[in-house]
Amino acid sequence: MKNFKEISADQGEAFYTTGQFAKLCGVKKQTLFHYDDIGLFKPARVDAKGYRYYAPEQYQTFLLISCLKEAGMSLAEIGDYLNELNPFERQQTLQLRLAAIDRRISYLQHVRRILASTFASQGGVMGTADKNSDEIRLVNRPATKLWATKRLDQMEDQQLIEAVASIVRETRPYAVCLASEDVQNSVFDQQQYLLVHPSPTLTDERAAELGLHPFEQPAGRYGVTVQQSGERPQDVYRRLLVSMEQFGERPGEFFYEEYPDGAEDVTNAPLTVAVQLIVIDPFDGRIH
Amino acid sequence: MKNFKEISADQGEAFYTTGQFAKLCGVKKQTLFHYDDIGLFKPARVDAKGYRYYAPEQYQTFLLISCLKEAGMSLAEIGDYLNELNPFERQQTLQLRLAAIDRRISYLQHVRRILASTFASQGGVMGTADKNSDEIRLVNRPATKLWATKRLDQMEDQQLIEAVASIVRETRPYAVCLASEDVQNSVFDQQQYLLVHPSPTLTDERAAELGLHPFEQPAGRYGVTVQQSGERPQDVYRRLLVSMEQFGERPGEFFYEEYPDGAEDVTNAPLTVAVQLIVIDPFDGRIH
DNA sequence: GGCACTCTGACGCAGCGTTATGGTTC
DNA sequence: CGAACCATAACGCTGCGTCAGAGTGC
Repeated sequence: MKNFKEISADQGEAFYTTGQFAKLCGVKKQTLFHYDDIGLFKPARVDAKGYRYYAPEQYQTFLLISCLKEAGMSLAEIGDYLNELNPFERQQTLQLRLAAIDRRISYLQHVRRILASTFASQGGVMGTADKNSDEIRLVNRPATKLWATKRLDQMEDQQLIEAVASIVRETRPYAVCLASEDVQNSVFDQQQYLLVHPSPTLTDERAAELGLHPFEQPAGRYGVTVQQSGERPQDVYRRLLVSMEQFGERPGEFFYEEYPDGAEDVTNAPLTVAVQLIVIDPFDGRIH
Repeated sequence: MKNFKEISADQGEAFYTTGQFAKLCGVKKQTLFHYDDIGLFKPARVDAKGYRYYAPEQYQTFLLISCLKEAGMSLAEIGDYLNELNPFERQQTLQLRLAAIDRRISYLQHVRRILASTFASQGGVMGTADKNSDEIRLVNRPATKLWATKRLDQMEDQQLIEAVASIVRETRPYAVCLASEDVQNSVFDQQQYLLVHPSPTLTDERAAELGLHPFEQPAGRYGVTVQQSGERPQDVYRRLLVSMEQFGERPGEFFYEEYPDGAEDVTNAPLTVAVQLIVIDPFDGRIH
């Protein structure tokens, strides 16, 4: 840990030179020069010859600055934040920035899915998780209000492109759904609707403009399964179908290929298929 | 949906003008001009007067370009990728970029935690999830190999700053741990070690330089609970302690304040506390 | 004829990185 | 005395944004 020499100053305090402090912060000296030049972040002391000296506590400030920068603030805005005395204003800025970083993460996850599907469509095989999870999971889900596009198979090429583009711009796809009938007939590529989550920016009016109509994913018990390594998409569906048959369950109207947003393991975004399960009671034939 | 007029060309195909295509892609015209100038992305046709016309299928290419840009590639690198004929090279580039985007997401989640703790330390209250999860969850965990810093309470201020800084630079903190004894005595701020996950860049040698030593989080049953909205950190610990008492469980050596990396709900990163549970059998007094 | 569109060309901007040149410390 | 620091000044770079000025499409 003897990377940094200490320089004793008048009060016995230790200081870092520009190079040492830059190393501590993991940036180049020029960054510190620049921040000094624009008055954003100045060294604790400057000696007669112009040498800069940074105090250890200044690390916290620098860390905050670089975090705010990552959160999308310009250096000027960060300066304003640091000079802001009103604690309420500060809190509000932080909250806005937390929201911004969340949007950014969510957007990058979306971008990741697009790249992953490009990768897969070129024959790439993802190293999937395989966390002993080749079984289906049973999940109770509440009814979920979504928006659906028009039927994908009834759209012209150009219409499809414009619909997808507007969704990519203004919201994020959540899932595509396939008719249970198709899936049971081993047709796994007949996507019917593209589903998107409601969002504040997606007003009823805007949805109408985009040709979206309300869609409710019904409440109930769902079977969910995740693509395993080496598994083709159709295998995932077949596995789900087999499990359902074993347990005497019938699918609801649709199968959903979902894009989980908060993937537990960021390095993997395998195909996830969910389907509502309708159990037929073997005694009285009633549906649960 | 009548945002875009169609222009019929010789073969009856529809084309977009620069402005229309820019709107479709959610960017400014200048971006398309720029990409044309540098030869990255050219319109399908250019008429005699220099007017650009883009074909609908070009949307896919533009989408790929903007995704690769978000994944951290320069426009020149993206150009090289698009001109690459070797499919193996292309796949490799995509895989590298997927890894890069994963690192980026992980880093942003890390930045988010820092900003959230700044927010909290200034008295901010996060809107937490409250998914009926005020109970403790019981989780079986395997033994996990980690690295630990020296004891935080035995470090000088400056040493502490340098240790934290090096972890922020080179790896990511995973958790801090508190002695069970302290927690049981209602001392909730006596953090003992900072724990980090192993990573490829963190060799034994580098760990030694950073003053890290191996730490094994033992296998066993853990109680995990998540901060609720309006709850102070000490309340989270107290809630966990109460639950444990009710079930006759004793804590292991440490309580862990964990930073979950793949938060299910990105908008919330509440405090998560985990502790190994050691159950004393009421009949024979043995420990499970 | 008006209005919204298109083009090219030139310069501006943030946030540093780079290079050049020269002084300082150990 | 040399290596390894420190400084300032000036220009370069990416990925566009922003005019200005002039030509089209309907």
